[in-house]
Amino acid sequence: MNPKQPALKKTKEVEVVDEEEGKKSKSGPELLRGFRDILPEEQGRWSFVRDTVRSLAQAYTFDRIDLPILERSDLFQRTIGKGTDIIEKEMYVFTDPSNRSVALRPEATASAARAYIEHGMLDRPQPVKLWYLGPMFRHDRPQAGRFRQFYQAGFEVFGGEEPIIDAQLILIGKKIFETLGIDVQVQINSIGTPECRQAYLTELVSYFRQFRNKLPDDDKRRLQKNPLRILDSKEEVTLGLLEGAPQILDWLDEKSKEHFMKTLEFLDEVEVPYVLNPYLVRGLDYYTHTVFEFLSAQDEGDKAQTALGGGGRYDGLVGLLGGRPTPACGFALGIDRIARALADKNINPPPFPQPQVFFAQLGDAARRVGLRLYEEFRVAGVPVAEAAGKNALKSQLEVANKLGVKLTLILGQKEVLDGTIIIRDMESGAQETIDSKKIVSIVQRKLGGDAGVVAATHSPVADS
RNA sequence: GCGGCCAUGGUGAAACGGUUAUCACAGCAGGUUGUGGUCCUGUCGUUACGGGUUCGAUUCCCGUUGGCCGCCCCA
Repeated sequence: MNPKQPALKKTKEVEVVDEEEGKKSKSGPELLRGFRDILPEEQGRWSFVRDTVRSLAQAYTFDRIDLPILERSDLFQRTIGKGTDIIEKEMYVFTDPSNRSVALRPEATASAARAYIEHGMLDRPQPVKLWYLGPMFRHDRPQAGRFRQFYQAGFEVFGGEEPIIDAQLILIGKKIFETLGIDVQVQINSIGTPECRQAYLTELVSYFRQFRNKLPDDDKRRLQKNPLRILDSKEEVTLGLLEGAPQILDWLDEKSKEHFMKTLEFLDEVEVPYVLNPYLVRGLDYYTHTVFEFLSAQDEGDKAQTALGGGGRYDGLVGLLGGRPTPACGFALGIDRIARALADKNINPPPFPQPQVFFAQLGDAARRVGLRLYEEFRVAGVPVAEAAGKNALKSQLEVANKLGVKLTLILGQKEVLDGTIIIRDMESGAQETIDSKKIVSIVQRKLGGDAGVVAATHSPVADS
C-alpha cells in the first residue's frame, strides 16, 4: 500500500513538532484525566436515555433551553456557596483572553436562573418550565461513575411556589427512571427556609459540641465548615450520636412544614413511593424547603455513586442573583451514571437500525454511477452501506456479510454499460440482474416494511 | 484533596530476571482474473512514560501519567 507511506510520515512529523511543550515524546495522544470518549457502541444506550428524557420533557410541557458551558465564575461562586467543595476545589476556573474570570459550569441551575432573569422570563406566563441536557465539569477525583466532564439533564420550574410543583418534578424524575427500567428510591427531606435552618444549625452545632472530643476528624471538620453535612456522616460514633441529635423537621416553621406535608400528600396522590430521610442534605447552598434524591435501588448498603439524580427547591436563588424574588424548584439527572446503571442491569435499548442494503462496486465507472444511485436511495429513505475504499468485490462482500445486510447490489463495468445492476440475496445467494432504473423500487419491495424503520427512532440532535 | 490496588498490541489474556515477548479475537493484505459467512498465510507491540538496580528487566526500585476502589464530595 504505497499511498499510506507519505501519510504516516506526515503524522510523525506533526507529533514531533507538538512535543516542544510536553516531555511525553513517543507516546500517543492521551485523554485528559477524568475525561472520556463516548464511543459508537455506547451510543445506543445514551440515545435511549436522552430520548427518554426528551420525550418526557415534552410530554410534561417543558421548554428546551441550551445554556453556555462557560460562564463568569462569580455566577457559580455566588450561588453554589463559597464553602462548598464544588467552588473551593472542583471548579475549572481560568482567565479568558480578555482577562475575565470564567468557569466551566459545574452545574446548570445557576445558568438557568441567570437566563430567566436576563431574558425577562418573569414576563412570561408563570411558572416557566425549562429543561436542558449537556456537559458539566468538576475537577473531582475520577472514579467509576464520576467524571470531570459528565452529562446532566435538568428540569427547572421558575415562578411557582406551590408544593405541587415539587411533587410533579419528583414524579417526572421517577417516570423517567421507570421508562428506562431502572428502580430508584426517592429520598426526600425538607431543610426549610434559611431562617429556620439557621436556628436548627445553631442547635445542631451546640449538640455536637458536647461530644466534640469523641468526634472523628472528618466530622470535627464538618462541624466547623458545613454542619449540615454531619447528618450524612458514615462514622460509627457519629451515627450513634445522631440518634439523640435534633432533627431538622422539628425546627421547620409552620409554613415550611405545611409546604412539606403538602408535597408529600401530592406524592401519595400520584403513588410515588418515597423514603423520608431526615439526614438528607444537599451540597449546594441555594436549596430551601424540599430536597430529594433518586438513589439506585440496586445496591443499597454501600452508598457509593448510587445517586442518579437529585434536586430541590431554591426559592432564594433568583433573588440572590439580583432578579425579582422568584420561587423555583428543579432537579438534575446524571446521564453517565444512568447509562452505567443500564449497562449494569444489562438493559440493552433497541439498537440503532442497521442498513439492510449494501452497495458493492467494481471500478471507477461503477463508483460514479453508484454515487448517483446512493442519492436515489437516500431520497427514498433506504439507507445503503458501502465500503467505498475497497476494490476487490470479495472484500466488499465480506463487509456486507459482517454488516448482516439482506441485499447486496453489485455494479461492475459490464452492468454500467448495460444499464443494469445485480441484486444479491445474502441469505440464499440468489442473484438477478435488473434494470438499474427500477432498482430502488425493487429493493423497497424486497425489503417490505423494514426499509422505513430506519428513519424514525433516533434523532441525532447535537449534544442532546 | 487523602489512602489502597493496578498498567503487556484495537480487545481479552500469558510470560514474572535470561535467547527474535506467547495465544485468542478483531483489523489490514494475500491464497491469480468480478462474489461473503468456513479454512490457510502474512502483517499489526521501542511490554503507559521517564529514570535507576543488574552482565541482562515486561518481570525489582523510584518518579510521572492514567485506570479502579475506599474516604471527602457529588450527579
